[in-house]
Amino acid sequence: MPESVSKPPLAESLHPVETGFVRFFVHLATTVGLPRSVGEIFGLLFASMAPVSFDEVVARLGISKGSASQGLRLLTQIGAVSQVYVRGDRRTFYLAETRMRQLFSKALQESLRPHLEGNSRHIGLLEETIEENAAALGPAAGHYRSRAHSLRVWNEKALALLPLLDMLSPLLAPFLPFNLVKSDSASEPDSKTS
Amino acid sequence: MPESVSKPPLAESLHPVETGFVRFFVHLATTVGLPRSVGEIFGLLFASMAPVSFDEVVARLGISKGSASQGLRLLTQIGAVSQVYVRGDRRTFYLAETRMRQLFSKALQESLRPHLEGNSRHIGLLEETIEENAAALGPAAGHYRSRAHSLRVWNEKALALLPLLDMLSPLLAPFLPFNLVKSDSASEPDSKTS
DNA sequence: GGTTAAGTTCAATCTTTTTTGAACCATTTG
DNA sequence: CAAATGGTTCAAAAAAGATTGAACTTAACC
Repeated sequence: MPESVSKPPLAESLHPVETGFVRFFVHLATTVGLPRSVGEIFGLLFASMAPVSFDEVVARLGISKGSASQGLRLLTQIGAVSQVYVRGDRRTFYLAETRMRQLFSKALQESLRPHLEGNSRHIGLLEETIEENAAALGPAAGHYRSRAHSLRVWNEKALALLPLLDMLSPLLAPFLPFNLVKSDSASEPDSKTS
Repeated sequence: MPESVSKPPLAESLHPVETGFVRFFVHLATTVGLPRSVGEIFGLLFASMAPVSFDEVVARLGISKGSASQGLRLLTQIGAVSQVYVRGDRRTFYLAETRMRQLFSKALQESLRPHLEGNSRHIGLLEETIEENAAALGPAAGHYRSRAHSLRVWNEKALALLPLLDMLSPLLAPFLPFNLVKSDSASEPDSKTS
């Protein structure tokens, strides 16, 4: 077998500088409520000059294939990394998204908005409950209405603010509010490059 | 013993309407990465017309004194509730902060800023590591420098943005980014009312 | 001062989330 | 087609986080 397809050097462990990047993103990930492994992976990709293959992620970070697979999927879903297909190599390579405004903007749309919409339904139910019990509640009904109403107002302001935030995203960058991506809905899971 | 000090009615369980509020805040709390019990407590207080005592929180929600104590402390620290001292009653009462801009603003200052400052130190270390290894790194050094630099830039923009966000807070209201309050630093732990 | 009530602390327990690893599926290669 | 490679899935193990409850502290009351 001619050793034609040059497997990259595949250093078995991390350079101190890489470790530094990984550390940074692990810290960020955990403060943001994401699994540590996701931070590790993103750190490695972010530090890397060239796209990194699945098996390299596993080997360099010393994490299981399972973690790597799930972590890379999550990062891909939220648009933090993209897949790069390299001609002549069967493996998939991954590349960190470094234009953070895109990252941020996508997170905003796909994570925040659904939450806020969820809230809105929630508040609707609450308001119904109040009305159902309004008679029995007597004067308290007014109080409850007003509290529920203020929830609604906040929520709607936040919702209205989303597009604005989106414009500001270049500034708000490198941290994302809360646990992203609970839901799903298929989107195009690919982006190609040679 | 004369039943002089009128313990409030102390309904043992929650009215459906209260349950609705509690549900809402439990949902919010968990999506934001806060313990469920904290959501329950805040929901109860938010729904209540009058300040609520510690033991009432315990009894109405059916949680342990430990949880109630810790939850109320957290909520107090982040400024989401304030303590109310009622003359003639030995117990401490708690009142939900309903002016959300204050809540938000405080969270911003006390939770976000420390994180960002932590990041900044972190990036400093990273940059040092890069310089220490610059020679050995050769041309890669430039690449690492530039990646680290972009981290720094994002972080500084975010930091610079804090005051601005603070002004916008009336809009950004009812959700707080990430796990609040890891650190401490004594602040005035009281606010009084009769 | 002694008793009681209010509230806090913290180790042990319960719950939830992450990670692992082995079994599996899908492609490619010879 | 069989063997090998790349990668995913998912049940079980491990780790992290939340909750409880009992012991403890502090202050009030008589």
